[in-house]
Amino acid sequence: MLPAQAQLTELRRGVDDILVEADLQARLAENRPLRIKAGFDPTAPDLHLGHTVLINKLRQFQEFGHEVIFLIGDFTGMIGDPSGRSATRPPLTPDDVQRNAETYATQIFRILDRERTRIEFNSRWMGAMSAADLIGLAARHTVARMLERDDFHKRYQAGKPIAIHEFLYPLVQGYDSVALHADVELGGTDQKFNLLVGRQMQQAFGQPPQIVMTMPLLEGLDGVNKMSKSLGNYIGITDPPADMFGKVMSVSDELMWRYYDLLSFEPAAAIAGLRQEVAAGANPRDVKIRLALELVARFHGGDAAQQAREGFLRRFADRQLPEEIAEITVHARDGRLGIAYILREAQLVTSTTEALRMIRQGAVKLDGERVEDGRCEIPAGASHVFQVGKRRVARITVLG
RNA sequence: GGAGGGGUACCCAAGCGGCCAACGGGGGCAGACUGUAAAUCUGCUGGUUUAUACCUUCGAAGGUUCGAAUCCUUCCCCCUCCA
Repeated sequence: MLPAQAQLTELRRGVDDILVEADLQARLAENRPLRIKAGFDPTAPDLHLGHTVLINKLRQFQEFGHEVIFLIGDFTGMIGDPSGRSATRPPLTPDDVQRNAETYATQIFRILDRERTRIEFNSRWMGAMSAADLIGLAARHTVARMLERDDFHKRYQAGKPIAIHEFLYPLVQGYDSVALHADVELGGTDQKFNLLVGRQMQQAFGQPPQIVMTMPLLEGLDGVNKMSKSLGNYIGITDPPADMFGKVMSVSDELMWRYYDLLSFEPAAAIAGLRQEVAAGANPRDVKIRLALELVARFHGGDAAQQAREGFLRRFADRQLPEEIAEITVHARDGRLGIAYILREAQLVTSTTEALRMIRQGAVKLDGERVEDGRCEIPAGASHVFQVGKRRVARITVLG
């Protein structure tokens, strides 16, 4: 294994915080494979680039010979939702959890080394815990300390509800570290509190406390909120190449640099060079294309990345139609069909009202010609390319 | 258990008998512009084939009224303080 100091230098890159760094160095110096824990919510099996910030770091640990424990929080998932924000989310069934876990596995092994990864479920030990055991766990923490957690504190101050079971999640997560004898736990910066509870729990159970490593949260496409599926501002790692490319391109020029810092594998010096070029007048679009290429290639290969690039330029820089256009058929009434109906049937809009609105706004094109008249009708048998805005396109055939 | 405050469209938030399909902001969509699905500006943002119209919507169900998001009753949910 590499000397502890050399490992530490690399591991520090891109990290938000290490608690406690001296402990990590000492642990690395033991010169044995460490158990690196990272927990995942079983409800969201579609990983996005925000998750990969952390997964990339896990991979780095593996490259140094350590073991990654990919922990799926199925026990907590089966109880219900921890965030309080979407309290109505239905609890997952064991079947759901199993299916999600498999989806996770296929996704994370695009990045992680299968040989050095262990997938665990916390129901294995939590499911066996008695009510008395759970209360025993709860006795190791106080309400005041729970309220130190930022989101609890804010919600409490703001008069927003906090359900009691939400207090149990940090405890359960902390106990997971005990059950797994974790040496290091990774999480987002928003997880810092929970990760620290893990240290405390381990000490309460006579184990040396894990080292906590927090990774920055990646902002979503809006540049404001963190990337999350529920906000719809994410780039999924299974997104098709064209989508992934386009989404990267839709990021603001400013946010692009954040993505470079957290997602690119390019050396820090190279990124600094790009910044200088843009400051000197280079087109940020080209720098963004470079990032989009790197990321699409990572998940889909270099050829797909090049194709996505060409498709994007043709479509948005040259304003051409995409290479592949969805083929849709709709049925005429009385030998014809009004355009608003056609657009709705083809699901280019959600209602005829929206269709009329789009036409009024000049967003609808028929074979490249702007449609002015909302009443225009297409005879049965005809086939045309319809566009709504720049991104919705379909070749629609009207059947008799 | 007691007292008070509150539940409005995707989110936040006004409205408190008719001028309300409901101010404003965010988000989203569209148009213009452009070096990009960047930035900026403008418009739109329940539904019904385009409608000074009709239908559905302001926690739920009833009621008062010519007329209710707005008043009354009951119920459900949330918050605060006291115990």
